Amino acid sequence: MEEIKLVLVDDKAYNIQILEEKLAPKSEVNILFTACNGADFLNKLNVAEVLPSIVFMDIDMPEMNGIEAVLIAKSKFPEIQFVMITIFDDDEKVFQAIQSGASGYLLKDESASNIHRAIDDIMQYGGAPMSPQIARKAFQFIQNQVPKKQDEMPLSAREMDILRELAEGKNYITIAEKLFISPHTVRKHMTNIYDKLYVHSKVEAVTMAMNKGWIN
Amino acid sequence: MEEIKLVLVDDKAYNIQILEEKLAPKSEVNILFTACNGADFLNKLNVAEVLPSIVFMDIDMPEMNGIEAVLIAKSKFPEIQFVMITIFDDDEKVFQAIQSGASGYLLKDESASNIHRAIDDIMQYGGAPMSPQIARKAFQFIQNQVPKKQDEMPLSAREMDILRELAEGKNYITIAEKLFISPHTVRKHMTNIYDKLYVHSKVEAVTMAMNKGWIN
DNA sequence: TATAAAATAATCCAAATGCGTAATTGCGGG
DNA sequence: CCCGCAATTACGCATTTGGATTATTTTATA
Repeated sequence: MEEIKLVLVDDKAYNIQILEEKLAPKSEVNILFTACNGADFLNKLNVAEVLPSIVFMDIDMPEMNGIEAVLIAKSKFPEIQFVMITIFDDDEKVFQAIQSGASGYLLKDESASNIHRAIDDIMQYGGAPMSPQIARKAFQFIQNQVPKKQDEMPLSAREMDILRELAEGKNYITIAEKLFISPHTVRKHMTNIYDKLYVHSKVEAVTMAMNKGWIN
Repeated sequence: MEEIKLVLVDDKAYNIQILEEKLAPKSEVNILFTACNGADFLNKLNVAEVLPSIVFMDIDMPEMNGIEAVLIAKSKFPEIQFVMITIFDDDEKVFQAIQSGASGYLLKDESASNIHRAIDDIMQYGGAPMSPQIARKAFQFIQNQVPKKQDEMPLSAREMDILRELAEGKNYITIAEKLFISPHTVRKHMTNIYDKLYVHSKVEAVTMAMNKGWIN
C-alpha cells in the first residue's frame, strides 16, 4: 500500500501525542514532521524536501492560527489536503476554516477508526471527512442559501433569452445576430421587458433580474 | 435500545430488498412500510398511524421524484429525517435534494456498516450522513459561496460612487445632480471606469462589479 | 515641496438606446 | 373556424451614451 505522508500541527504536545497514538496502527502512515503553530508549520513546510499529502491542523494556536496557516499554505501548495481537528464547532470558525481551503473538519474526540476513515476518504474517494455535527452545519448552510422564494417571473421565455444576452453586456445588434432575429425585434422585446418590470433602462432590467435570481 | 422507525422509498423492488438486507442485522430497526415512488410515499404517510424517524428516499422515480416528495413531506412533517440514496452525484441533483430539506445524501453502493453509521449519525449526533464524494461537493459549494477577495478592486472611491448610482439605473444627468458634479465629469469617470475594467458599457460595468462583490 | 494621481469640466461626433406606432405571422382554445 | 396572444418585423425621432481629446483644480504622498 502506498505511503501516506502526514503532518500534525497543534500547540499542545499532548494532542499531538494522542493523534500519533491513534494513527500508529495504520501502517502506511508516515508522519513527516509536527509543528506547534501556523508560523512554525509554514517555516517547516518551506524547507521540507517532501510535501505532505494531508495535514491535520488545530485551529486555536498562538503566533498564527490554523485558519490563516491553511489560507497561506493552500495558495502555495494547493495539492496538500488540510483537515481541521479542533474543539470548535461554532459556525463562524467552521465556515472560516472551510473557506480558507480546508478539505475536512473533525472534532477533537474522534475515534481512531474515524481518523483512519478520514484519511481513506481523502486518499481514495477524494472526499471531505467531517464529524456528523459539522456535516449537519454544512447541510444547514446549504439549505439556507437561496431560500428566497422568487416572486413570479413575469417575462416570456423569449424575453428571458434577450435578458440573458443583455446581461452579458451585448448590444442589440449582437443579440439579434446571436438569436437570429432582427435588431428591431430585440428592441421591441426590450420595451416589453421594461413595461413588465416597470424599469426604463438596460442596467435596471439586468440588476433587477440578478437580484431576483432570474439570471445568475 | 430504542426502536428506530424507518421507511424505504424506491421504484425498484431490487433496491428495496438490498437495503432491507443491509438493515437486517441492526436489531433496533423497524421498517414501517415501503413505497415505490413519491406519490405512493405521500399517500401512505398520510394514512400512517405512526410517523417514521428516518426515510431512505431514492431520487429518480416515476410519478413523483424523491426531491419533490421530500419538499412536500418535510413541510408537513418537519421532524422526519430524509436520507437520499441514489446513484446521482451531479451537483444539480445533490443541491436540489439538500435544499428540499434532506438530512443526508448517500450513494447507492454504500456498505451495510455505512448505512448503520448513517442512522446513528442522525439519531445520536443529529448529524448529516454523506458519502465522501457528496461531502466534497458540499465543501466546494461552501468554499465558493463567499466572494473571492482575489482581484483588487481597481476603482477609486469616487468611481465607486458613480458605479453605485449607475447600478441604481440612473443616467448621467441624474447621477451628476445626486453627486453635485457636472454630467461631463460623470462621463469622464465612466470612461475611466471602462478603461480600468476593460468593458465598454454600463451593463458590463455593473454586472462585473456585482459579480466581483464590489457592490451588492 | 515637488509631483503624481484623482477629480473636475468641457467639446465634438458617431453609435446606441428608449419610445411610440403599426403590421405580420403562428399557434392553441373556445 | 375565428379569436386572442405572443413573437416577430419595421420605421422615425429625440435622447443618451461611448470614444477621443484637452484642460484646470484638488488631493495624496514621496
